[in-house]
Amino acid sequence: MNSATRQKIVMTALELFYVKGFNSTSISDILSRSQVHSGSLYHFFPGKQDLLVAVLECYRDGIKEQLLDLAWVGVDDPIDRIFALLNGYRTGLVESDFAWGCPIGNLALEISEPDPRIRELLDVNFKNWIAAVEQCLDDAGNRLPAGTDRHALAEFILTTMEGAIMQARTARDIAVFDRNVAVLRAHMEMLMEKATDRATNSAKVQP
Amino acid sequence: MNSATRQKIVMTALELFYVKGFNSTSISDILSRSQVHSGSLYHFFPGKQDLLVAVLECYRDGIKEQLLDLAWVGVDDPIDRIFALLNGYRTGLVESDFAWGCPIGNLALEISEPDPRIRELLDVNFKNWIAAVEQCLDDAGNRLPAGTDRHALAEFILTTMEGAIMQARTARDIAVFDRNVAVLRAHMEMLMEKATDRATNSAKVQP
DNA sequence: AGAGGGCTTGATCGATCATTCAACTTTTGC
DNA sequence: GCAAAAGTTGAATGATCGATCAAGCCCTCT
Repeated sequence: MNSATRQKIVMTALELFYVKGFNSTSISDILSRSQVHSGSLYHFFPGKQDLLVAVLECYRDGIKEQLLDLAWVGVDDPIDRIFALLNGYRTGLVESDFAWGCPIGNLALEISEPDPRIRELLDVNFKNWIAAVEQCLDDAGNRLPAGTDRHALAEFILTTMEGAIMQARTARDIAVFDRNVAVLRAHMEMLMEKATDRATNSAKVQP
Repeated sequence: MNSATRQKIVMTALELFYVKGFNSTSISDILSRSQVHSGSLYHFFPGKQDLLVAVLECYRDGIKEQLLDLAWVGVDDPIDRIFALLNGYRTGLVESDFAWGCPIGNLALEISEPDPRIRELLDVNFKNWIAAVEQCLDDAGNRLPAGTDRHALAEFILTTMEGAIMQARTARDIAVFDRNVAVLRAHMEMLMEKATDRATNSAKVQP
């Protein structure tokens, strides 16, 4: 079922969808790049949409090992982890000369009338990313104010990442990305400052 | 030069690119919808890319009257204007059942190897939007802390809008959009609180 | 050894794509 | 009022798209 050929097709499609987009990638692009013949591709996948499904499942299943673990080597502090994750996308932008952004974000905006499976897989990928960041925020414990909506904040961090990538790619200027992250950092620091203020105040009241 | 036919073609292309995307919109889509024949289209535009250029010029030239002025009727407060603008996109999402997002953002992520003219027009459209928000932030004067980087903050507001739209569309849930805007609003309020704190403190020092 | 199923080969299909063009009609300039 | 220019018509082009399929290969099981 999971032959080497199938893997090769999925990985090639993943690459091409990432760089060129789904609609701009033709089946023959995938065939020539992966050295596979059309019959083999259609033996494993009924159509192009099903290939996209497999690619999105690949992202879904690889988020921890291929994304989070790589970004978090040597980074233990939960807040640092969030910015390390963002920095991973920054590196991708710079090293690819703005060809790479966020594969899920690109597809999310490109697919206008998605197959339900595809929309749900895009959604699951986003939600897993958000859950990972939300875990960092939970791990930050009382460094954030008590009533903080950590789920909303995690969504907001994804928003910042996606929007910052979009603008940096369009402007072809990494400084745009950096300025966006700087504002997010300022936001996080204001929250943490607020948390310590509260703690200090309640400590004063106690004695 | 600017015949009614040309206008009709551009407006139809604008609509279809918005809803279906650039690559997924065929020339024959545009022809049938606009009741124009291919020869007329190619009389005005050398190719599909040039039609996209005309569409982006249309957005660029209409941002004030078609976007800002409409969102800002009866809204004078500069901070309120920012959220009124965001609310305009929210309305579009809801009324179209998530078909409409931000036309520039969609194209920015879809076009991977853009014609330089197109990349620059996408950039100009973003920069005009940012400039309008930055003007609001300038108008807010000392309600924001003295050292605030208002350009970076304006970019960040665009980032929030684009990211929030992307997530809300994917989740098909307007609550995602609202939560993102709520976090942005919290950020703005923390800034404004900071500004009044500073003012109070320096007043105290003054005697 | 032989049968059967998973997998590969590659020519081929019809549909659709962006684009072209020659003939035609309307508008403009003088 | 007439010639040139501007605009329109719509059939046709070649390229490329996603998808098909009959034929054959290769491995496994008996």
